[in-house]
Amino acid sequence: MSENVAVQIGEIAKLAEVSVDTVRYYERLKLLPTAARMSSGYRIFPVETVERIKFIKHAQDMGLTLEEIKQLFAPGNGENQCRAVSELLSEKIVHLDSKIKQMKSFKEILARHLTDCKKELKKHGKEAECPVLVTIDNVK
Amino acid sequence: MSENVAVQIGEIAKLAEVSVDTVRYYERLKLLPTAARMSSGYRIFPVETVERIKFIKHAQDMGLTLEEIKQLFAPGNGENQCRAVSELLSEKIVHLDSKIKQMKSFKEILARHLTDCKKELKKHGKEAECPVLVTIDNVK
DNA sequence: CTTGACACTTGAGTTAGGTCAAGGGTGTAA
DNA sequence: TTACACCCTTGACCTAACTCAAGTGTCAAG
Repeated sequence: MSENVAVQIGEIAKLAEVSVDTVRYYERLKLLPTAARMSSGYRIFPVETVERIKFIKHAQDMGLTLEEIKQLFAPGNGENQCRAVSELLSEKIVHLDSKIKQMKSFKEILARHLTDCKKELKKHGKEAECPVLVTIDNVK
Repeated sequence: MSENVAVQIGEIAKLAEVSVDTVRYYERLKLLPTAARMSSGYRIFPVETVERIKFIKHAQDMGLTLEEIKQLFAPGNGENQCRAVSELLSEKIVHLDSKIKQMKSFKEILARHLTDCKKELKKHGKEAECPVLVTIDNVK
């Protein structure tokens, strides 16, 4: 049914925008299924590997470690996988959610500092003693 | 005016919930102003240092590196600090904002997987072939 | 005046997540 | 048949952010 396209490591790396070293590294860590080999010993990957790597990179950007990402792929091996995946996902979602909230409030803090800063700038021009430094940096 | 309370490193560490090693490390990296010393050579810090360390930890949780955090404290030393701080802050805010958006959409992705997963679970019970693994992990 | 908790320094070790180098095969095109 | 780009492995190296170990000094309590 599917095209079943297979590709060498260099191509995979290029498409996924990572280095070949990284691909091999991920394979070692079992983040990718062990690649098949040609008679020469060259690895061959299904093209879908590209999507997988992109997913990994994306998840990593979201603050997940490779170890956590690995668990998303290979939970409670054996029976009952679906339940294990569900649990992991719920957990991650909750975690992401609280992270998002934290980021918002931190953004507010920075934004408040920014306003103070601009106000001072308007009042005193470039020689202004920055009020942000006075607040954050009140440790003489 | 202020109480001007000074504290040893162990106390600072306890209050800020980090190790003494971490405090010394931060001092070395200039994330904290160089501590004063008692005649014995022991460091003494103003109590406000605790807040500073907590700010650092918070910022770090938000994905800033120590190097970036340091810049927040000590931008363009000399003239025109206020302007430099403003710029840095705006930049960080924009960055945080896009990160927040990314996290939201990633959360959606995970949530969608979760729904699929639960649906399958309802249909086929524990022996279900997890559809998430089939999607994410479509790399046979 | 000794014991125990705490402090100091220097320098090495650790973990995560890669990245690079050496030394060597493979495959295709001129 | 040689040139060149690509692949292989092993193992060392790198950065960030700590963390630990060794050897030594300080100080308050008993």
